[in-house]
Amino acid sequence: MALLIAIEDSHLLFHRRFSSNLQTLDSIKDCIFQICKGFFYYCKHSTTNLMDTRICRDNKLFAYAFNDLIATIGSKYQPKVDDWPPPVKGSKGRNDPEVAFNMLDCILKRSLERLKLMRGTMAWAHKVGQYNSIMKADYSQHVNTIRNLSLEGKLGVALWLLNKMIHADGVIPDVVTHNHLINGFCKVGEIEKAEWLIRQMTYQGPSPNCATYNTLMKGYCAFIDIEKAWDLLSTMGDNGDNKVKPNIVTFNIIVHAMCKEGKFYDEARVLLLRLTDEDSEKNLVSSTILMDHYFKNGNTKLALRLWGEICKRSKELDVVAYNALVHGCYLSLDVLLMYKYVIEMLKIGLAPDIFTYNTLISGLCKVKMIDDACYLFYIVMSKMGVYPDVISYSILIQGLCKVGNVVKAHELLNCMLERSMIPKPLIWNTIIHGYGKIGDKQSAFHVRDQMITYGVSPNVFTYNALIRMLAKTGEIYEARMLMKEMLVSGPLPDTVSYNLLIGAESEYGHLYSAHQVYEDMLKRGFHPDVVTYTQLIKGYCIKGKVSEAEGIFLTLLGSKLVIDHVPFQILIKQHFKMRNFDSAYGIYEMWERMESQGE
DNA sequence: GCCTCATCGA
Repeated sequence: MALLIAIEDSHLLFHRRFSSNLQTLDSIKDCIFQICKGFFYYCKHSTTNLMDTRICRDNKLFAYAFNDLIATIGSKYQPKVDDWPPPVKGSKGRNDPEVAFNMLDCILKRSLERLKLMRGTMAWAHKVGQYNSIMKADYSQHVNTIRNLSLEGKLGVALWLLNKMIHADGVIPDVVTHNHLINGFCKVGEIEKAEWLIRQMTYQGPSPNCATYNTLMKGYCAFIDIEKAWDLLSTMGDNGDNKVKPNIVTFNIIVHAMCKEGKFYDEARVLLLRLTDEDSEKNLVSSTILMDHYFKNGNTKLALRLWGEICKRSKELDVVAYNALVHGCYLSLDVLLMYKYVIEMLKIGLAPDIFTYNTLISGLCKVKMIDDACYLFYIVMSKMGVYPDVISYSILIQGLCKVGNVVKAHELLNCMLERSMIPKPLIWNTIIHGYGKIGDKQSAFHVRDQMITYGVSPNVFTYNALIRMLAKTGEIYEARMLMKEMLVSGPLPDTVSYNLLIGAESEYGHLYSAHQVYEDMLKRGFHPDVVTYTQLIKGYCIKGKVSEAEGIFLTLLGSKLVIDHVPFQILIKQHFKMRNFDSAYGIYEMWERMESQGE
């Protein structure tokens, strides 16, 4: 326990120093070292079998990981490291140093990645500080600036700088810089600008390369259609002197787009399989696309078989492939299998990332294992140096609401807001709905007001959640007022809003009002559905007006709507209540006839 | 070097 706290402390210290921007490189290295050391001791001395591993082959990897660590951190710590005791022989994996080091490696890699990112950010901030003297900056600085601006989506400035370089300085940036800009435009859907830039490239250089066309192709798939991407495939580089040959990435883009659209042409499958056979090492991506496609279409068996093949032929698997696999297990709600593969990742030294954790947490929430989900969210993620993002919070909030713990969900929402994460209306609505379900009207409206304060506009789902709550508590006047508010200032109600209000009016015997709402609905061009009619039928039945109810029922039968068992059930019940057994049987027969027709 | 695969969802 003390060790765990020590790890946590050094970890926290690391992040505090990290975020203060005042730290020296050595102090960061020291922190990383302390965290790794702490983690190693934890794995080694832990009495529980953390990884459930039975592998304890030899100490080579141990030494390798060590050297790796030292090489990265610096020789300064060599003597300290030498003091560490050797791994226990014959420990049968209980405190497996290999596993410990794979995990340690994960943490280290991640920390170093962050360090790199921070350095980049600091360098960039430095550049901005000298913005006034940018005119004096040399070619490589300009080019770096264009790349950074493109990555940040500041495309206007990036394009300005590119044009300035070409026209004022008389130098033409290289193809990679151009590609960065094209990528920026394609990501936000400004395809014409990307096309224009490529035309300019073919005209004045540098010649577009395969990555240029691949980028444009992805833009076509995302914002236009696959056909356009196919066209590009056949005309790639036709304008220039040298025709550009498509590569594996090109095909992956197209195949992926087809999978996403739900189309999977035979030719694509054949193409992909052929590519996968030809160069197995490079085509982990292709296989991942294919496996993901199988999983998403419910073909779990085929997907798992493919995974087996991937494992056999790929020397190195990546996090994305595992994430697709874990998501596949998520789709079949197999939590145990999800855990199994995540542990496998750790064993081979792949650090689960935010995608992995979000998928895991989501799966746990879906099967209502909310405590496990919280444990991952609060304890494991921060220990592994992966921090929850908007999606992690959203998943857990929805999970908590699902099991009725709306108070904790609201607390979590407040945590998000403190961290300047403003979730989409969906999350606010989930909490409002949660409060509505337990009848906490005050809190529901409080959250509604809170969302407005944070600049998130309530949508039709927000209003529906509130109307549902008011209908349940019988506060029909307030529900009507909300409907009025929607009609006056938006968002416009939908069929569900009308159904909720009609249902409430019917439930409390306000048949006239219910009918008025129904008329209003028709007048404004909203389409009633089977629920609308069922609510009206129910209203008439409650009042004992069965013939009027049957009138509505006939209207329902005359419509082209697909009818479920509910209106039949209501009418049969009512007839029984009034001892009209023949009529009840008549309706029952009608229902049976309809059921058999449906088959 | 730049371009390919993965997460939540009323």
